[in-house]
Amino acid sequence: MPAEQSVPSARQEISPIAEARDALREAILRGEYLPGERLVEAQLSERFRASRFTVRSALQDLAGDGLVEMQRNRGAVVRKVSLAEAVEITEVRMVLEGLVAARAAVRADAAQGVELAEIGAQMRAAVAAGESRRYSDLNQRLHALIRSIAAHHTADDIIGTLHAQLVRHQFMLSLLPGRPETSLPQHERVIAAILAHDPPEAEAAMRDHISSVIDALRTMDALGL
Amino acid sequence: MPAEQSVPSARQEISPIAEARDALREAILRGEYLPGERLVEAQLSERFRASRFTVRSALQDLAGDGLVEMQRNRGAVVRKVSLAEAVEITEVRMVLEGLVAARAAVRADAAQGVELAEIGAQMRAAVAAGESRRYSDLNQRLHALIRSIAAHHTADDIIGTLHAQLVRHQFMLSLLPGRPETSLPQHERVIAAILAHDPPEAEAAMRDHISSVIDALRTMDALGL
DNA sequence: GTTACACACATTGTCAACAATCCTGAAGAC
DNA sequence: GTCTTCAGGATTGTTGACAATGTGTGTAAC
Repeated sequence: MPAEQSVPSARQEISPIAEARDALREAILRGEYLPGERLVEAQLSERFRASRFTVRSALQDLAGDGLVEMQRNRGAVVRKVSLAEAVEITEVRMVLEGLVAARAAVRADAAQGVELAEIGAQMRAAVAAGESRRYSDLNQRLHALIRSIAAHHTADDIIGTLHAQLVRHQFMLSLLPGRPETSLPQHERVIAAILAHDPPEAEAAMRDHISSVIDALRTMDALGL
Repeated sequence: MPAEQSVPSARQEISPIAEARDALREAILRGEYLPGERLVEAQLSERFRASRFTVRSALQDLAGDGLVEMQRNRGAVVRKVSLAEAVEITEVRMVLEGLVAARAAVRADAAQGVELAEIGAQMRAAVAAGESRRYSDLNQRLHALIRSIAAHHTADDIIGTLHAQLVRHQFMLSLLPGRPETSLPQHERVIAAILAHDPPEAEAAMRDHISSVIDALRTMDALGL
């Protein structure tokens, strides 16, 4: 009798639409589609070997994340983020990461403290060696670690969504000369505050840090990048 | 040649899916569907006179807003928000509304100042008269006015989304005895800071206020509501 | 009486075709 | 030469049907 031979080796429960959504998001984030570029459903359908229905659902999801814009009867385009919007987004990130840093200062245990200190040391080394790419990676790891320590699911989600909207700006920022030298002491102050279990200081330090990111964004725009 | 963009502001036809989404959101917010309740696509399709595809898209949107949860092959249910989640959400609202209040303190003009003062006076009158329902309405109007003064689109959007996830809690909160008396001076402090164009004080006052909302949430939960 | 299995029903997931809409470019009038 | 008008093509919006999956129920074995 037919029992259960219909289950192939791979028991993947990921839906095609989630797959297409992630693939498309990656493509946008990696810069294959530039801001303002039209995303034609038929083309994407071909590109990702998915039906147009699937592509459409994926686009709707990404529109919810603010990565693309959908206009009725006019299709989807990669969202263009103006300087003003980038500043707004970073302002929101500033207060959210401040909240998260404060909470990390409350929750951090010994092992996590060691990890934080290690990243701090590596950052200092990277700046000394002038390895800006490596510093940029460490920067991401530091912020991610702090969020994971804080375990604030709601804030974490929103920060992630906002971050995705700014990948392009963020990437260019890391190329701005002198950026690592500016932010290193700020990062060290955040780490010190968390290690000292001082929530208000951790929040203030993090806000200071991201506030300087906003300055850098404005600088970058003034330079015409 | 001027780089003007043609923006046909008023001629935007609403799509069926947006219509269905808003109708369904209203229904959930009004309590017609309770947390944990299943949202069967065919039923909703009948209820809102929309195709199943339309209903499905609307559900996806609402899932993005955190109002419903969709499980693969198991359909959608109204999302149940635990106390811990409600606290997290309100914490995020706290820092965001703090940001918005600070910005309102920078931007408020004379006319808006008058409007703020008026709402403050009406709040005081409502508390004196024991009209808690009226106070609750004024509360919403005050926060909305502050956000409109700040004109911080990014923060405004997120606050709106978060607020929708907590309507049920928010509603019960307003019934908590003694709540208006507690929050009235907090509201007055926020208003005064904005009128004085004092951003740090406005942010601190707003955070204080919402922090007390978190306390009230915990109280409510302890009382078994 | 309890457990395990298989079948039927209910519900969601996906697809391809059709209808509605918008943009492009050329032709004609002034 | 410039503006308006009007097809033609391309793209999106919507619908209904069909396939895949999950859930509940009834029956038989222990």
